Amino acid sequence: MPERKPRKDAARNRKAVLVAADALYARCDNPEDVTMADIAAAADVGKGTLFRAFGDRTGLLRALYEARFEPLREAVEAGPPPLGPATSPLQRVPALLDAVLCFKLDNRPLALALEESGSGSPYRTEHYARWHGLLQAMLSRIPGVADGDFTAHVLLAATRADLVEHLAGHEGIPRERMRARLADFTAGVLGSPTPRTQGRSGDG
Amino acid sequence: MPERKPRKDAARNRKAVLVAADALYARCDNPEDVTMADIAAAADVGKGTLFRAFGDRTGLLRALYEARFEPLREAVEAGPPPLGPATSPLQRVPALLDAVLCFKLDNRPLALALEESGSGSPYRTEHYARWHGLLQAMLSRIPGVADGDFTAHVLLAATRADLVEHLAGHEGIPRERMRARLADFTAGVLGSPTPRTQGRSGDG
DNA sequence: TGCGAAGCGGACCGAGGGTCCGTATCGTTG
DNA sequence: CAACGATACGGACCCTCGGTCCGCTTCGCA
Repeated sequence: MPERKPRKDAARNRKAVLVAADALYARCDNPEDVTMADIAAAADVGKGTLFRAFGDRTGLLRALYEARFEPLREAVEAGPPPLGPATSPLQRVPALLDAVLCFKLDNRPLALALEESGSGSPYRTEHYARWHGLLQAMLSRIPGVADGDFTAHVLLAATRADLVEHLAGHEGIPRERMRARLADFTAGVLGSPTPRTQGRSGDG
Repeated sequence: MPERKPRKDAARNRKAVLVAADALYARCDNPEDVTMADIAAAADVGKGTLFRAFGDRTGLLRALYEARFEPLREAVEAGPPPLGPATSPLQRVPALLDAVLCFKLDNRPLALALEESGSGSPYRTEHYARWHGLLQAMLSRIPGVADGDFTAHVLLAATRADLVEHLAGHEGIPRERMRARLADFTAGVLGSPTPRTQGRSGDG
């Protein structure tokens, strides 16, 4: 058992940092001007404590993200339809994408901060791998979808934090319209007949 | 006339910086460890000169990008089919996307550096606006494509530098296969029948 | 109550983008 | 060709920010 139970003050401080950071990211326009020092100050904690608890900036962002994501993760892993496992791919794929979109709409600065986080692309994340894998599995069970792997990447790209930020924040597109657009697009992708370029799908 | 002709040495230095930076970005793995000081040193120029000529890091990146992009831009604006204006949307959209993909494959570190450039999202760029506008115009002339605006965003998202980097670099997918995947996906999007969710496309 | 281990915190560090200003060069005018 | 303003050079300098270090404190077990 590599897990050693943390000391009480450590646990309290960790919590305080999460709460403070959450608040800071919730009420900020540009997530880049929330610095680690700001978070430490807001949590009434030294910078050392902050880095001890989360390793680095990305670690903290991830912890925040996971914490917020938890309910959705559970709903997907063991919840009722349309998100849960007992759903046909044709229903579940749009539901998953809609859920991701809503999540990013509800957590814009945080999602933005994490995806822009200099350290490493958002694609080399366990989090991304899980969602991509799930989507791909669903897509591969839908006849007419040519390449589940690539399609999953593109559908997820349609919900990237900075695109969402651009559409919702800069262009002012309302939430329900964005959801409808994504739903329409997804339906188009799922419902399309076999592409006309069948002949090249196996080359390389 | 706001344009004043630059002094000769200034023009020469500007060129030298572009050449040096181009070379540095061409042969690097992680574009983040090409620093402004590196570029200045490689161009045998002071940092001040570099910033005087390009304003800031993003300015330099943009200048580099535009320079490389120039041929493609011309081909699109006034070239022969399938990229040029005298092409039916159904042919031109896939051609445009393929061209963008190829460009990013051929200029991976540079594209990555520019799109990751902290200052501002890639969506608030004149460059992006132009491509999005063009794509949208084409898409709106294709019957069966529900929302040209959103579709254009998503199709462009499918060619984002970090996704391309992930697929080509990390997963090792060969160039021709990526092109085929994108072509298939695009064909699916363009050729799909009206989505089943017609009823909601106007709400919001 | 004593004592090691775990944690704390903020001074400190290095990197990197961007600025400043004394000096050098340009190119124009007489 | 000489002189002189305008323009540009360059690199020392500054600032911010992520991340580290280490002497001091607190925890919690016996």
